[in-house]
Amino acid sequence: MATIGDVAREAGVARSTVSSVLTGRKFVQPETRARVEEAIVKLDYTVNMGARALATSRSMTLGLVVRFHEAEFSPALATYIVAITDVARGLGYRMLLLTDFDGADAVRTVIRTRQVDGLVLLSVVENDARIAPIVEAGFPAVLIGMPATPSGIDAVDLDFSQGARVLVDHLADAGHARATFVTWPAEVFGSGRTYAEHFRSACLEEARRRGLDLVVRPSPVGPEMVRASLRELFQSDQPPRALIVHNDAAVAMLPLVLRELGIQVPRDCSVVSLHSAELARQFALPYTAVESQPERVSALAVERLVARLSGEASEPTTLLVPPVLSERHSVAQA
Amino acid sequence: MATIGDVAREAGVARSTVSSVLTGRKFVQPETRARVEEAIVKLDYTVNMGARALATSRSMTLGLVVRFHEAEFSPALATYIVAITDVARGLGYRMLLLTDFDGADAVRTVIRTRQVDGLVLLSVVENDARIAPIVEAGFPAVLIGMPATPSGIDAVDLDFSQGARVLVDHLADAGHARATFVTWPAEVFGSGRTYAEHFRSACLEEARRRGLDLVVRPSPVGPEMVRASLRELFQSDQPPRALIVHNDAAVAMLPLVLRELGIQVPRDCSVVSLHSAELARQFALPYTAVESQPERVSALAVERLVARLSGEASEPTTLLVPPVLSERHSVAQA
DNA sequence: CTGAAAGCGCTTACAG
DNA sequence: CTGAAAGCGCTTACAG
Repeated sequence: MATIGDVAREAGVARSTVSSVLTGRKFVQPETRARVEEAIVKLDYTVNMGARALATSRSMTLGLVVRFHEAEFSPALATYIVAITDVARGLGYRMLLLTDFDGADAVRTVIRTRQVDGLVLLSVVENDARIAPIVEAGFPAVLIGMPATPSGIDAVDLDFSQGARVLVDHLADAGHARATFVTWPAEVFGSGRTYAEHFRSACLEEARRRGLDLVVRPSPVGPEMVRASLRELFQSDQPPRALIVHNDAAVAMLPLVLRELGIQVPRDCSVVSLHSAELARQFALPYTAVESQPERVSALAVERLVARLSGEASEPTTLLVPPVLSERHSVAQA
Repeated sequence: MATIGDVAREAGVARSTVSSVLTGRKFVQPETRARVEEAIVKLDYTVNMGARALATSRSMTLGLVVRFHEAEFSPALATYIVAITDVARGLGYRMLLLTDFDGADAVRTVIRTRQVDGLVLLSVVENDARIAPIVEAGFPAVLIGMPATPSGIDAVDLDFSQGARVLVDHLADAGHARATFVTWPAEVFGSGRTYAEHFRSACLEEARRRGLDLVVRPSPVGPEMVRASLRELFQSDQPPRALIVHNDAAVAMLPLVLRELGIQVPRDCSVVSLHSAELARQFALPYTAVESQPERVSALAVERLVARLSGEASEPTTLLVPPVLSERHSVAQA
């Protein structure tokens, strides 16, 4: 491997001159620069990032802390991981993957060893143990997902509250006066997933405001149970004429249950939902919906973190990605 | 951040002595070592990996090259990514994530810049463009998934051929004389996914050997189309009494189609399948099956790569993970 | 067994 | 505008 010294010799200049054209932080005579660039090409030289990191004490590497709990298997995870890595590369950063094997300790260690310039935390939950060591160390970081209380760290998430309002309004605008709200089971609310709570409260409040009579119906997540739950819902005396769904398992099962029961959307029942974009794709979900925006969320998060690393100071905030309603004509006039 | 010099001063020894206790490559008097370790704890010292990498020219970092094509969205991807990272950490390696943004060039660049000691390629397909630059450079690497022809690089994959035999035998042993083989659509066979081909040919051959009459039925992968295809299959004059499925979309839809049609497993029809472990979990699939083993495959791959990095020379080979049959009593005696 | 010195490949003041 | 020197934090022969 050619070093900066080889290039300098080849071009007949000092190593510092080569460094100047490499970093672009100093003006170099066009002619000298040309000679250097020629030498670089000739020797197939590429800068040794590790050496540069040592000299500058900036690794140009970001750490991505991934949680992976069997229980909450998420097919969306890979989408975020890849999107984050792509955006980071575009901004000149590499991504080091950190699995949350030993929780807060993993974060603490990576901060102390200075292997990365900043941290991206994926799948943040309420009272996330990974947050404390970051705050203590004052280390640059960004959260994807919202902690329960402002943590003093930038966070990025889909605007679930606004998403709820958009869906409620969509039904109300079509003249619906009552609807069933299929939400997550109690376990999910209890497990610190703040999006569940954000969506639910905004949903209920907006429904009240719009005079929409909302029946809340938590639905389990196992395939069999969710099917049974949905069947029961539609086979009751008063089957719903409109549905707001915020429960990936339920919305994935919905098309099949409705077909089993011969219920047509939107003729017999209107449906709106908020769910993950991956799910929508995997199941070709035919409902008007607000979908997660993994690429958008990832881009915003990484850009924010990099801005901080570049010294752009500002109050830590939570950036909410505005919901986009994908119209699929699953709502009829009441 | 404390440096090795700080530790040396604190312990009253030379920096090289500290280095010796750090690397463990030299014997140090127990008493001296104790002093050094004390100083390390006191100063909360951790080695700067970048500096060590520069001095040793080993980064102790592996690159993970992930392909991510919208079309072949795979919920299993994250499982592999996390498993690989965990195993690598256990062996003392960090993981740098490399998205396959610009294909072969990305691989070429990372090799030239020496950011990583070795490469793990995920989702390898037939004639994978990422392989050539690795072979050219003679760079240490391991493939997950099998290329069409031996590439001269270690590869690890589930033994799809053996999996096929296990499933065929399971049906044949139960006395079945004929079965329908639900396989992938032509697009998948055409797209270089060698596992499809390996499974199919082994399946056909073993069926011939066992005298099992096999009807091959490719099934599309979109939810609506796969449902229609399966319904059609079971509503024909001669509905199958036994099914071998190798098509994730089809096996995911199967429980619902069978329920719609009132067909009971195994009473009316026996079912065996080979599918991804994530799918089985997500849908709680109730069929006797061979499932992918992402953790096992990942561990084998990383261990193999690290062994090579440690200088263990041997012929590059393809390691096949033996299939495990999960018995779920979905096969009846014919 | 321990320590002084050189070197890994870069960047960055600082002179010239 | 260019170059010589020092330094980033380690490791590794090499003397002692």
